[in-house]
Amino acid sequence: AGIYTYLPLGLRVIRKVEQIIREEMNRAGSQELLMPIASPAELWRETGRWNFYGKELIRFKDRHEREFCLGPTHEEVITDLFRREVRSYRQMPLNFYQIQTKFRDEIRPRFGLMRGREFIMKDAYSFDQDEASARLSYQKMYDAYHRIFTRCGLTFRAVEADTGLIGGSSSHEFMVLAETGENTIVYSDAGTYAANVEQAEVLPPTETDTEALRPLHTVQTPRCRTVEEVTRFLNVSPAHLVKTLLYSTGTDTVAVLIRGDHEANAVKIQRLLLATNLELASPTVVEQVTGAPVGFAGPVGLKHIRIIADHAVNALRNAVVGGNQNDTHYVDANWGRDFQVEQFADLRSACAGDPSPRKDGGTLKTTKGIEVGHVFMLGTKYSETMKAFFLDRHGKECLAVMGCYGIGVGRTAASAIEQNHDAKGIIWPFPIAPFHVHLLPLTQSAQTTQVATQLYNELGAAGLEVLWDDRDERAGVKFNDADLMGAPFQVVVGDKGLAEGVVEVKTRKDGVKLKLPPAQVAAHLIRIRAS
RNA sequence: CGGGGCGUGGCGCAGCCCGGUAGCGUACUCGCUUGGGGUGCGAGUGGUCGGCCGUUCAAAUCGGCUCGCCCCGACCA
Repeated sequence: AGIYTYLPLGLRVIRKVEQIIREEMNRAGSQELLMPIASPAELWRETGRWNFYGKELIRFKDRHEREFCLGPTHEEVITDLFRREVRSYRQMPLNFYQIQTKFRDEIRPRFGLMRGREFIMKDAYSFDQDEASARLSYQKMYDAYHRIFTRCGLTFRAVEADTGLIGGSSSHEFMVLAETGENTIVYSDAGTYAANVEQAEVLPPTETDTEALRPLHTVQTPRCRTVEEVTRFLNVSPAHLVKTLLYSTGTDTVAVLIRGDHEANAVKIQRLLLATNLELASPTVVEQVTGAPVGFAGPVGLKHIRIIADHAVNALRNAVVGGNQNDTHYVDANWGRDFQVEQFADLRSACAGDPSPRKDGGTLKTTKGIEVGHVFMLGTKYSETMKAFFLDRHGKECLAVMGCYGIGVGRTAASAIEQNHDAKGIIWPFPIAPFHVHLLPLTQSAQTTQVATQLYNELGAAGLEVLWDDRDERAGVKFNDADLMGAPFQVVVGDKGLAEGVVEVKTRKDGVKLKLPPAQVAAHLIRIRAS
């Protein structure tokens, strides 16, 4: 699963995406190089990622039992290169990129090229003297990415994102907007703010409940485990329930309180706890900690465990919480009185309807996206652990300030199909189409063969890539296959048309057909291409 | 890893429950036919039923083990 052979047409598309990336990276001042795929463990141990990267890192040993991995990304390798080769600020800023097969042993590969275990990636790395210069390098890449995805014919959006396993201070993801996307994006309907939902900041509520506190009491809630079951049974709104989620960090168990209608955000929780690992506690642990089966955990009387809560819980009065006893909940629970909270923080995911965190007066909306590119401000995370120094103009040793920038090449191609297709097949954007023109002689007659040959040569000479369907198939078969493969133009050469001295030029996107004398086809297509 | 499903000509599937030596569609080959949106008719080629072990006179079918693939989940208590 997640390992594929690229067939001829698909490979042509991949190569075109790569070429666009090369042109724009070169234009932005980045230089192409090629690093090894096999990478020695010692480099990864220096940064700690030999352990931190976990099972996604494919590891192996050579005949001498030395450990290696197949590169999932190349910060370690490029930083090693930098520290060996670069001594002076006069050699900076530097930016290198490569286009190479990457290996990540994904927990679940899916959707073909969208999430493979082996995939082609463009990765780039910048080295600057200081933060200000690094921000310029970052901006150059950000702008280059806009040009790349625009040229690939994609509708996309750059959003603020989490830095995950790569790390660093800030990052943007380039998201192709598509319903089938695995990521949820939130954006302000008033300003320019947009972010991945796992990153999007949520403002604390501005108003607090003013209800008078009622006395705490318990209620029986037989077989009501989920928020939906409990709130329906008690006839209260999910916004009046506080769910208690128990997380294991590997060393510790922590209770996280989230309002019933909100979603906990593991990335934010992990960040707050400074944990390297975070997963929901197993049912066994839940029973040990709460004394009740899963579904009845609550903060009241919960001992020997850290309790943190989302801001929204702070504003609640008289809430419903789990009873730490089978089939039991508390109603009218209040923090400070009935249970203590160590810290209130932003721990939930943003959702549609939340106010924009930029205070631009807007409200957040959500949409789905496919992550095709990601740019990171790394700061000195790697130069520090790997001692990548240079001498500045005062002769002082300084750490390089880094950035890194990735594009999923196959995923970009797949996204283009996602956004450009109809019931009959693919409609390739011209710049990445495997062929520009699909040439369809409808018969094997001497006349059509002669005109097709002439067109094939002329169009080729005009710089157009032509796929000639020379099969002895019926017209319908050729038409359907041409629509499926999705070249932007089809040129149909048939005996009927030739009797009138014309061939037919069809635009795949809108289905418009135009009759032209063969001699005018090349000029016509060149004109359309220019526009 | 948890849950579910599936491995049968190249591809898509039926047969399995109820054991008797493999079938349909498509693709492919040949002949005729047709010839501007997946022609029609006819004749053919091709499968040790994922693998191993077992039960049985007899296994695609029953039992055990194993390998692989697909889907959902792994973050809502």
